[in-house]
Amino acid sequence: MTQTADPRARVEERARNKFEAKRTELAEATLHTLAELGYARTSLREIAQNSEYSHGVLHYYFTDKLDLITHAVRQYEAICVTRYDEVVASAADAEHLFSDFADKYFATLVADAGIHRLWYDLRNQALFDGLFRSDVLDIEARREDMIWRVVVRYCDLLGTTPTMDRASAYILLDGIFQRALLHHFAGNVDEIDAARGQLRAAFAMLDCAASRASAARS
Amino acid sequence: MTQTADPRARVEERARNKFEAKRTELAEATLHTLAELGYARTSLREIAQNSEYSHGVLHYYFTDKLDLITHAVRQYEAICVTRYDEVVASAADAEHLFSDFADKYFATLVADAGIHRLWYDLRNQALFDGLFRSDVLDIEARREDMIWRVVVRYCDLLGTTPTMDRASAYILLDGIFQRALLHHFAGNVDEIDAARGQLRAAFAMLDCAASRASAARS
DNA sequence: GATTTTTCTTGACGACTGCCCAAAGTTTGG
DNA sequence: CCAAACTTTGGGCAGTCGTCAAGAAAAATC
Repeated sequence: MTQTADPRARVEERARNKFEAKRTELAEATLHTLAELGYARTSLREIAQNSEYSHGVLHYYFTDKLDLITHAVRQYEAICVTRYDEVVASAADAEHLFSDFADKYFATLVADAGIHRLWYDLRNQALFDGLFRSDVLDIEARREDMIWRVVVRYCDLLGTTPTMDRASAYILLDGIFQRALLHHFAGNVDEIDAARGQLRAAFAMLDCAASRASAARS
Repeated sequence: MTQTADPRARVEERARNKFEAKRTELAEATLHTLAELGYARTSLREIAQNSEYSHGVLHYYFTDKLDLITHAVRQYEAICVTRYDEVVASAADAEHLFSDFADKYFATLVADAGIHRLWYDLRNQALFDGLFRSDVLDIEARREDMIWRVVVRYCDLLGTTPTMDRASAYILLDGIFQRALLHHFAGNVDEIDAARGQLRAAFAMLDCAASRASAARS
């Protein structure tokens, strides 16, 4: 199937794959560095130190610092926009969906705190740069989709439909996350507990009209 | 009243006032530069170029770059946490409060776009630095208060009480603003229109339980 | 196993950074 | 009007930055 008759072409493709593999490896180190230091303080030499190569190699695989970081950002996209898909797929009822979602939500808040602050940092850079802007808007839309899948499934299991629009739902759930992340780095554990309550309240608000209707019925 | 008998003390105070005045002047230039370039690309020489002095003067009035930026951030606080107070004070009924609020909201989105992205940039730096963290958390709390005054007054004029907690209300309204700001810089005018709808929906959600109750009553 | 090609290291470059300081300019007090 | 104090300038310092290129090392090819 994937086999090519021309051996020249096979060699070329293998070389290209190897090249691509090295690029992703270096992009991985870039993400690691960005998550640690933030965009403002991330230098190529620092990135190289987080890999097993010297700083010169970065210009062998990438034309630019911008090229490198753009590649890293695109790579980040893959891991960040499917985080809750399994939770959505395996939830039996609304209450379990919520609790599974909340568990994952606060687990990744702590476990992947570095990469999350990187995302918010990059999204913020888009306010100034215009370089990543289209990438950021694209990722933002995919994140919104991801959250929307959770919301729709949640309301589905409740037998209702969401009254909040996609954007507002994402803004609220992501905003709670962003604030909790700040308090996480500030060492404010009680504020993270507060975020649990906010998340619970947010889910109660998703089908606000439905509870209104059921209240009217009773 | 404010007059002092000792002329020595008067001279000293006048000198101190002059010194303070120059500090705020330079902090003003700093804010301007930060709003233009973002935290990552703001240098002391660039700040000085936005003032009418040379770069050396900055070290005469401030011990550090950190000292300067901290002072600028604190100065920003004053203008950012009272923006809607007049709207709250002068609103006759809930509908006017909302429309006045929305007008100011979208007006400052465009007019003060630079300073707003600066705020988000600084808040984000707090995820990495720890230097501004306490300042950022303080300003964030004051902004939450500002929004909460609007929310409470709005519900007050409706004869209800808010069901959303302070934090969630701020997160939602500020999140809508932040996203609209991004789309503003991206030149996406239709998305800003969408934000108007989101803001309207958010206000409808503030006293969700109240409308639930009124629905039950009918 | 030799040669060509690919991969990686190392050091240099010009530009920029925060910070410091001597000297010049300006204002103030006597 | 002079001297002292305050203010401002602009260049220098040590360091870091992105970028580049020459050459060593490794791998692939024949």
